[in-house]
Amino acid sequence: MDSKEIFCSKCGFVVDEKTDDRRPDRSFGESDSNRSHAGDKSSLVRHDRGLSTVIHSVDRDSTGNPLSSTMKSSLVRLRRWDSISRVKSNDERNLRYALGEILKLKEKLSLSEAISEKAAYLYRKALEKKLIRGRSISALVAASLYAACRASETPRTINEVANAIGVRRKEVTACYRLIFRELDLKMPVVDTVSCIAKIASNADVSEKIKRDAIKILKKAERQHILAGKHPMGMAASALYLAGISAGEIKTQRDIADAAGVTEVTVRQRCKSLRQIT
DNA sequence: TAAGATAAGAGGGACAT
DNA sequence: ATGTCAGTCTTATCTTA
Repeated sequence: MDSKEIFCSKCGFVVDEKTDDRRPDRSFGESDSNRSHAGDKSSLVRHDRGLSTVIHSVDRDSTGNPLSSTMKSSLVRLRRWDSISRVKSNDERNLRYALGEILKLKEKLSLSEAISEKAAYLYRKALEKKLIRGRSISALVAASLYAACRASETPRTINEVANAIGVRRKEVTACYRLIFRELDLKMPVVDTVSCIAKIASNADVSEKIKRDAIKILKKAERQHILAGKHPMGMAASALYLAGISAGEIKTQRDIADAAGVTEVTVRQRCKSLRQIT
């Protein structure tokens, strides 16, 4: 379990990411042979990957002298072309909007930079494959972001993502399945242990119970009763049962709410878990 | 009041037609 | 393409302790 973020174990707020940019900065001065890192890191979240050239509007040349009138008029032409070509196709307009949405969601869900980059990458691929046709941008954004979370083993539910962007869950799941299939995504199996961590932080459960719950899940895994079940539901039930045997009672309601599933689901999973303990 | 039981319904995968 | 089937999860309601 190596999620790329450092977060508060109580509330899940992302404090920092483990992605430092430690490459040397611009180094023209001493040795011209090493120009490896001039300029900003190129980012997938910028629609032009942050590689655009800006034609400044001050009419001076690089040494600060005023320009001749012929140079001025050709600059005006250049600027016009530049502004026209910057956002030219529909796809780029689409991308610009989508990437903005990704950044908004990243803030709302306190996700790491690495994840928004991944989501942006997925969205680009989806766009290339013409998968947006007939679907809303928002739904595809949500799906990309959710996929990025899954890929990074950062537990966020489809519901959370869908609510944050205001799209019906149904559409997000449909888009997620679509990009999953079309882009040949490989997802790591959902780690029930990290589900435990998330629920525990939501429901304020002690360390001991967390450990007990993990033991229960390991046992269940060996007996293959986890397959096909909602991982959050399984984790919630394990936590609930662990709480009971340790005397620290949490109600089904509390646990179910913390896990984002219903009490009934918790009860169903409890039935199968009780059979193996 | 919490926990358990039960029923109806939604949404999607597998498989056949 | 469309329909059916088994299985899962949700919502709602009722009963039990």
